[in-house]
Amino acid sequence: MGAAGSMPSPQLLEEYSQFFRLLSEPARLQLLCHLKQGPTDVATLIEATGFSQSHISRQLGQLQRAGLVRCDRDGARTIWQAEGDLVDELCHLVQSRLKQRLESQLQQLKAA
Amino acid sequence: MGAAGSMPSPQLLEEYSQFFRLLSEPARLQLLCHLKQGPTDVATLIEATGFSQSHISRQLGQLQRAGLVRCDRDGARTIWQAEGDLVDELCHLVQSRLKQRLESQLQQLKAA
DNA sequence: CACTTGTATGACGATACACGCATAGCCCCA
DNA sequence: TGGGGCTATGCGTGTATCGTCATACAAGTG
Repeated sequence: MGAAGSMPSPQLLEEYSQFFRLLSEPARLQLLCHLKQGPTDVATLIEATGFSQSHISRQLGQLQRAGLVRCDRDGARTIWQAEGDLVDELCHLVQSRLKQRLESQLQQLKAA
Repeated sequence: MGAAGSMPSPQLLEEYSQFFRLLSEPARLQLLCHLKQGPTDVATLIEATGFSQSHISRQLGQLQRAGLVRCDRDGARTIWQAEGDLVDELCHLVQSRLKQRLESQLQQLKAA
């Protein structure tokens, strides 16, 4: 977002928000987490998450278009894997913030 | 999200996604950007964004509950300001990724 | 106390999207 | 080349959330 005086263009804001929207769904984060453990086929993802095949296919498609995930074909099967560490870094930052916020609230309660 | 072998709990995934959902709306990002420029009253935000007063009030409320924004009362008016640099850091990371991705696509085109 | 100004909230229509079901497409193998 | 498993997609439904209007609430001023 930059320093005072520089507003991002509406287009850029739109891109940011679209990206964050991808991560705003627990199902997609869950899939990303599973793929972080290593390349996985769809059957395993269905087993692990309980989601329908069609749902998983759609979510993986979205993640793929954003470049967060890639797939290699193994015969008829498709093997998916996470691509890059961006999501990890983002989640780490958010986690720090959540922790910091809870600790601050704890302090408030102690002081009261 | 951690290294291979550690899956975040569903609750944590839910918290992550809720946080990212906050940033998944251009209107809220826009408000955050304006508040980055410095403390601002609601009338100015209405002028700057064209949104209705009620909409702005709701969005600021959500951002406030997440601790991304705080307000001080100036008599009857309310002065809002951004709190913390988390969103800037997140956007910076995402922007790097977007750039990197576009450059990669450009390379693809050049090679073809 | 009325009145004006500024903010939060209930109600509501419109839209977006998560999910699942059914099915069409695709790829391998006999 | 036809059959069987795997994946993508059209469709329907339910739910959540945006964004507005109208209104209630709070706070300062004559």
